[in-house]
Amino acid sequence: MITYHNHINSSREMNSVTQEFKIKGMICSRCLKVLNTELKATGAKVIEIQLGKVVIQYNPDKISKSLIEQIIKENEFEIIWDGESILAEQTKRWIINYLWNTDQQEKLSDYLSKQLRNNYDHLSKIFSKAFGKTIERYGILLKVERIKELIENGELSFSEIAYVMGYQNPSALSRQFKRETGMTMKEYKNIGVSRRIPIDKI
DNA sequence: GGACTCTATGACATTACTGT
DNA sequence: ACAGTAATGTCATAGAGTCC
Repeated sequence: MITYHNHINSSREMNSVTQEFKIKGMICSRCLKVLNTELKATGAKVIEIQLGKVVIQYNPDKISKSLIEQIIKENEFEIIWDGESILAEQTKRWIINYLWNTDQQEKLSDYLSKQLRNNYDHLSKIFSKAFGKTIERYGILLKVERIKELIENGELSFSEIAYVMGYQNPSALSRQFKRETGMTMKEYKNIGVSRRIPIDKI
């Protein structure tokens, strides 16, 4: 997980408040960059920013809380207030982390339980309720988008893509790709037109 | 023709989901 | 928390296409 820590100059900061916001929709380093820049532009100090969370310090006489909320909304993020939504959002980010940054030797369910210190049954139920799809489905949709990216890059053979994506053999990849997209990997490559879905829209 | 890659499919195993 | 069910993964195998 990526975290930016900005330099904090706490002296001379009279009449300021520090507030933490839990934010829905932050899934990549670009999200961090955009929000960091936009919030700083208001004059607020971004004390800490990481996927799903931002801590800012601001002078309420100069900057209203509603302006901060507006900046977050304008950038297509959403502030989340209840505990279950926060946990569901955290689950989403750990799924992405699992798929992108681990060798996937550990089972996803075990990985999520460990990282989020919750049993998988609970996480599964909260996730389905929050997003209308299961953890498993979400993981597969992410995987398929990643596979599309690798196909478009054209640097790896389909067998190599299967290996990179953690499949034991190419047939599993082939079967799943067709099931999800309705076309074979070869057909997808041949159409030559990107049909990828941004992962924040999945 | 042989080697290799890719796709497809059936049988079975494993994992995840859901209702209680 | 658990059990039954659904979904997904693995393995083995076969056939088509391509390249040398």
